[in-house]
Amino acid sequence: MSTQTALDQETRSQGAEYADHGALRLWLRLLTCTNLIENSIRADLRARFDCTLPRFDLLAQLERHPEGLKMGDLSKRMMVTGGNVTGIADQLSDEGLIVRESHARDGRAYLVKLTPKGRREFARMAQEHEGWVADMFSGLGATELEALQALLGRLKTSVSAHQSPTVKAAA
Amino acid sequence: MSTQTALDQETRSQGAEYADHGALRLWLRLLTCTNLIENSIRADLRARFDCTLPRFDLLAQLERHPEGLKMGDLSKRMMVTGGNVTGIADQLSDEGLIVRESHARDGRAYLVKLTPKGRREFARMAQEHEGWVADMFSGLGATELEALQALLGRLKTSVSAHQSPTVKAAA
DNA sequence: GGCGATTATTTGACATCTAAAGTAATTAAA
DNA sequence: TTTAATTACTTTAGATGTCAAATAATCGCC
Repeated sequence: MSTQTALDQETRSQGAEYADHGALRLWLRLLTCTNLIENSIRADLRARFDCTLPRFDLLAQLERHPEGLKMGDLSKRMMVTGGNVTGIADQLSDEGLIVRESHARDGRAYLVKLTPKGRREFARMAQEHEGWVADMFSGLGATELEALQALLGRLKTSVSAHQSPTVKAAA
Repeated sequence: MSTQTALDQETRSQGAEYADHGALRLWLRLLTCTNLIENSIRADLRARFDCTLPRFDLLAQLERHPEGLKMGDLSKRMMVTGGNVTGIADQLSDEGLIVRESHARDGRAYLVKLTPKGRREFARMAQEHEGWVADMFSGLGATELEALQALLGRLKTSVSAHQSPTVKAAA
């Protein structure tokens, strides 16, 4: 995080014509917030647990689904490509944090699950992680949190509905 | 985008205890929105212009700053490490879209600028890009856009103020 | 002027990510 | 049934990203 400083999208786009439109300005601010939080969590995970964000994310998905998830499920939930999941799962598997069990009904798929060790390891990180997030959001009151949650819900709906033709065609 | 489908963070975390806290749930939703939009733009840029997102982002920064930016400025504004910027700038430079001019007052730094070709290339993409974004946000009204902009502004402030000790120490 | 500390950038090693092609198992339909 | 299409996953190649160390120029201070 050597270059991580306070100058960001907002600061940079004052008086710029290209960014001078509502949706675009909003998108840049959304991106700024996400990047700030993501980079902060990434640094904390590394410093405190020598763990990376995608690894933490994969473990978190499995923690929420003790029944196990297929590789494709992980890919959708983590919103990354399948090939990417393969690589990360390989590592976690080598380290004994997850296992790939053969799927009962489908010979093509696995069921990926946390091992006891994986569950312990994740639990150790999850609590602190939640604290970091709570801290970063602590400048907002309960009302604001709810309002933001609702608006982002509406945004999610809008985005899903208005995927561009190109993207829709690919799906 | 072979695995890009509609299942996301919200859908996935129903009834989960780990995600059952306000700030965390909000963070997951924020991340979902950003990922959806980012992946959509990435796919569109590739399909329409055979361009990647970081390259577009770098060009956009320069477009907003015709006076030129130092490598370190680009790093801060794009919120990625310096080494990363070096690589992307090398490519764009090879393709004649940007130039590195030696800095008048500081022998260590460059001033990176768009070439005429780079400016043309970016302009070609920027207009469509803004359309995609406007489309994705079109489900929200003007009032909602403003409310979201304001709340994200408050969030940005909160995050910047409450950076975790680990991250602060690194800065 | 000289010298240590800082700053700007690059480099190198490696992790993460995409896109596209490849493999293998399932499904469906003739 | 057997054949085509689909689905689940992996592999490959290459772009993007981090982090830490190296290089080189500037700054601050005596």
